[in-house]
Amino acid sequence: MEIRLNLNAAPETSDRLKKAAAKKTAATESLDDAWIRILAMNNSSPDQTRLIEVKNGMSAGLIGRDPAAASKRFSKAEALRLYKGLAESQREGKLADLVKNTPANYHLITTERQFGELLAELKNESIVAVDTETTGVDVYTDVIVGISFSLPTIDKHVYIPVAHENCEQLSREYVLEGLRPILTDEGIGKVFHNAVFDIAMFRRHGSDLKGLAWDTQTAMHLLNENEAEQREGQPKGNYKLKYLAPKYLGVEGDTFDQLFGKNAQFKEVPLDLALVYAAKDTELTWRLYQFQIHHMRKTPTILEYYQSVEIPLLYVIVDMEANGYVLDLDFAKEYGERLHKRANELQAEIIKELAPFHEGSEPLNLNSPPQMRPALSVAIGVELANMDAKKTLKPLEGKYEVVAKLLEYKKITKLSGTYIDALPQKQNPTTKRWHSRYNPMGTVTGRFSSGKDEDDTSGQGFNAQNQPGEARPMFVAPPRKVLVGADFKAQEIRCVAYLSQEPVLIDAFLEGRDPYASMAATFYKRPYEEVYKNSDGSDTKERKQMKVVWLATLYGMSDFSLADMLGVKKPEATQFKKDIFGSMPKLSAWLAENEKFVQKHGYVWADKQARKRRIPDAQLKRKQIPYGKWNDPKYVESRKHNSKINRALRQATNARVQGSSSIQTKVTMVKAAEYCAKKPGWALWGSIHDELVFEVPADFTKEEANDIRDIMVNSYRWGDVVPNGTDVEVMRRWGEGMSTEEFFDGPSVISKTGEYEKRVRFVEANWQRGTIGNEGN
DNA sequence: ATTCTGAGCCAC
DNA sequence: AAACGTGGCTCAGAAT
Repeated sequence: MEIRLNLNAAPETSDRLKKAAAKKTAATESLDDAWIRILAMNNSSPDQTRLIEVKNGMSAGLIGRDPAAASKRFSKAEALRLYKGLAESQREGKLADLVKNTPANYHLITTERQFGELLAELKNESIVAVDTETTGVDVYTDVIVGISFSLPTIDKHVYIPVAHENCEQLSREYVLEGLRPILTDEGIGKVFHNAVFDIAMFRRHGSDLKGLAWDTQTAMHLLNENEAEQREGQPKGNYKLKYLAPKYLGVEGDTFDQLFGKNAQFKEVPLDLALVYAAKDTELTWRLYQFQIHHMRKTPTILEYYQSVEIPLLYVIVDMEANGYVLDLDFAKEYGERLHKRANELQAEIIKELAPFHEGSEPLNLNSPPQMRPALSVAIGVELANMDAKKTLKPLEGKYEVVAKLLEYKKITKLSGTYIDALPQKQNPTTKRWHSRYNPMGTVTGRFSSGKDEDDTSGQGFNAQNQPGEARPMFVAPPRKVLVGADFKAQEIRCVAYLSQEPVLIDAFLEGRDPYASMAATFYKRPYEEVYKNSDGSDTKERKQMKVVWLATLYGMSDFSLADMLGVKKPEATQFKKDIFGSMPKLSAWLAENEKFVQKHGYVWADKQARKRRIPDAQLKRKQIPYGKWNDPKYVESRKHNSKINRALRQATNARVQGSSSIQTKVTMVKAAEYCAKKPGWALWGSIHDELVFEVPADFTKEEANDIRDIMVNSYRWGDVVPNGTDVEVMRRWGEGMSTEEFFDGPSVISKTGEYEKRVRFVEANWQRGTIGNEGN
């Protein structure tokens, strides 16, 4: 109390007094008083947790102060230093406990006799849980260090170390050779948690795994696509076994990092400890499988879909990822240099113009919106709300040259930073190819996501599904091969036509009219042919716009935003929507029905009830906001609450369409992969939502091109009425294609020396060309 | 020095 | 009054 009062005294007096007080405290303050003082400080919440743990550890006698420091006042810093030691001793205690309490049915397999017994037992099982321990997550470079199995009929859980350090064990070659008949036996089902990883690891060592029966990770996504967001305060991606086990099995789980430290290698873990950890993994996987199949059986449509589509799809993903991509590094280098040169020019010009308006000691950073917004606002005399290129800057580019330059700069730096410069760095050292990751349950609706592996630190992963048109030409077919791209023409609208049974849409598809062009003709009051395609065969501006408008409308866009997008006033947009949707009453009724359903049930179905999308927010009760009070801060929470409901209602229709379309794509991928497996040199190359890309020998035939077309339009049909459509094109570089007709019959291809030879030479010429401009789209 | 978050922007 | 669904990556700036 005295000290506080004195703080208001003159500075030098205050300082002296503080020092004196501190000295006094150091001499007299008890540890309890020190803790009261420290815990009352303004600590961050993780610090506070740690401090309390240290306090408890000290009173329990687990840890004590360093004698050398005992004469000094006990500080927060010292307490936090003690935490490190405490955590370490706790971890060691935990590990010792784990080993001491190893269940009697956990067995380490390190001798030929034990292994022989295990093989005999495995042959008697109809389904087992399997897991691999490895040196890392690069399935093309890392290696297996151990394998665990759970054998349910005899309740036995084993770990077979094959490459641990400093211990007696069987060799990897010996073990994998012995396991081969088991691993490749279709009749012995295998359950994994994240099967794609383990299958790829087995393949890396020459074992082609068969009999995949269940993947507890993908199944969990199907049972609850909201799992991640339901764990409050936890990061996204909580489909790890260690998170699921406590929630659904009531079993404590420790993550690898927690037990062994962040950069630990499993091969360094002593075998007694490795056994408890690894065997527990398969035991938990097995128990989670039983829990999941029990629940999924209650909805047979989902179970049937999971087993017939999602399970076989996992093999397809392993193959597709392993096939990988070839990049034209010379092209990337040259293109990258061009972009850099231009970016530097623009940067110099923009800085010269804006620097006088930049306040701050650091040089102006063009990539920093907080720096750029004020500087640019002053420079052009327009107060900018943000630096959004599309909404804010684009409308100003005609009036202010500096804005146009900035837009070009942003586009170029994004392109080179994210794609043209970045991708060449991601070559796999082992395969020399580029491998993306595809997550078949990466989205809540069922679409694939793509990117890096969750645990990957190598930086080799990349999103294969958002490559811009300018970056795609970097991706090339391997020598003597071509890429064949096949898309689902208007996939989502056909899906809507089927789900809603709207005759106007169905008729348009039956008569082969393009729905976007039809809408464009209506809106712009121009002939259908004129708005369908440009004379060079490219999409017209009008049709592209209608495509955006249609999709946006499907996603629940307001009339206000629609007007904005069309560049018209709101009443016009309202009328337009009325014209379009008013002429399709069945579609309108279907949209309304989706909203009603989700409000009643809290979820919606994808096609054939194969998948649910749970949207519980739709069941919230709307809060009343009195007329004219919208901006009243008192109603902020009510506004947020109601917009959650609005969002849920928009999601209902979208989830049905996106979910059903993703099922069509996945089923088609499985069929396509079956076809590729029969054709030497064929592979599935990529999947981008409504498009499949194949890698095929350049001498593939017209008949085979027709087979691809057939796979696309007949693998998954929207009922008996709505036809599917596809465009198939042949490419040397991704994004630079020609139709199959042109490829097989076009004048530049036909030759006196024979069709095949000429065609190969044609693609070789294209390969050499390297002139791909493809600026903008 | 590393990790997290938001803005922004790429894809369908 | 607000106002478009599903993703992933990069950068800047802040937090730890």
